[in-house]
Amino acid sequence: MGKVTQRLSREDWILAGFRALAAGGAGALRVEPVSRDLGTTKGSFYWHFKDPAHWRTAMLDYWEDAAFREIVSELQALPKGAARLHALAWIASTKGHDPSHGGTAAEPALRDWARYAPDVAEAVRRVDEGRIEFVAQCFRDMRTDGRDKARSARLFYAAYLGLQTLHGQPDDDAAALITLIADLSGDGG
Amino acid sequence: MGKVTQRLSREDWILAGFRALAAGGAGALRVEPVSRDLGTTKGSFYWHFKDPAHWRTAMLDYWEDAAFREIVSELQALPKGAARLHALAWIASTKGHDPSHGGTAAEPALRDWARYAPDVAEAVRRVDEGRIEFVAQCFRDMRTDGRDKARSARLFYAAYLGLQTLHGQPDDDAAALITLIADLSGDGG
DNA sequence: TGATTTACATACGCTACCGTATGGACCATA
DNA sequence: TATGGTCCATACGGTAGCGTATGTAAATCA
Repeated sequence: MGKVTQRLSREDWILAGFRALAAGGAGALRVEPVSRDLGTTKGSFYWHFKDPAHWRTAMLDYWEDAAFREIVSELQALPKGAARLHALAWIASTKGHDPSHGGTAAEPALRDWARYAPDVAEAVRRVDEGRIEFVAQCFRDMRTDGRDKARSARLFYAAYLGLQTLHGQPDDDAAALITLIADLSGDGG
Repeated sequence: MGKVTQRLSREDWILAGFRALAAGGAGALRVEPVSRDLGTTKGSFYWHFKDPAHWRTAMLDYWEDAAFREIVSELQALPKGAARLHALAWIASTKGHDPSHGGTAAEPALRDWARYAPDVAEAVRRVDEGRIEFVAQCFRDMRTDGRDKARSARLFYAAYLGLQTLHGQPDDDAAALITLIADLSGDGG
């Protein structure tokens, strides 16, 4: 899996950071343990980064760029409206359980990290805002009337986040979200 | 506020633990820093607890007992069904922002802690299960038909958790949850 | 092939925290 | 007023991680 070369890139360190974050939380973002995990020493770390703070900032930039694009870009190939929301429901319910990519698997840990680090909180807030706006656009594209689309989007996204932390059966969660889409898009006052 | 006596109780240490948990996450559950926070030394700690592990176990027991009772006991004074759910929506949307009691404010941090500690995960799972069952009972008491009550309860609780992590305006969140109650309790398939 | 540059290894002093050992202040009871 | 128990302070050795300084192999270029 991955590299054969012994030399590490800056991105290798960032991805290793996400693995540590997912495995042990924000407290696991330490130089020497991650060095050992990468089979190297902190000499490598301090070559690529000035200090742990710059490392975390790089991780944050990386995540903020990926967290939004990664999900939304897949959906923009689909027709507007309900189809995208249905696809999102499936992605949401499966990706939370997928440990393949660091950034996605580490998202819950990153949310917790945000509680103690203001800059992390800002990044998370921007990503959430972007995603909610995307969902709101989906609801608007469905052209049903009588319900506040912004609030529906927010509620749908909250349910997505909540099901993610409950981490139950992916199929059940997706089905529940799809039911919710129907409820929220129906005109009801 | 609180004690005047210099002598600390076991519970004082547990509550201080929740404050540290809320302020700095699971990584902040260290003996000496919390000692300084309490204005004492670790000599006190090692008198009340054998080691940090026993401390954390005590915190966990304390939380598991309080996290369920604290919320549910308030609601059981109300009439069954929708009234309890409406009250829960308000409690949910306000208590997440209330830093008064350690246990409640530390819940997000405790959820993150659960991701790395299996025993914590078990306690959180039991609490969630109990709360969801309580919500399901509320839905059943409403005696509307045509919707899987267990799934509705789970979805409602997920939305509650999600809105908690989004931490927006309490009034808006409560209103959204109440709308959701109406949707989920209506017969629709 | 020699001279830089790149990317890392190693060694060092420093600090924070752990866990234990031990002493002592305070309070009760007799 | 001594005597035992309760609760805490302090001192100690040990470990883990930080950040810097410096050595060094491998790649790159002249």
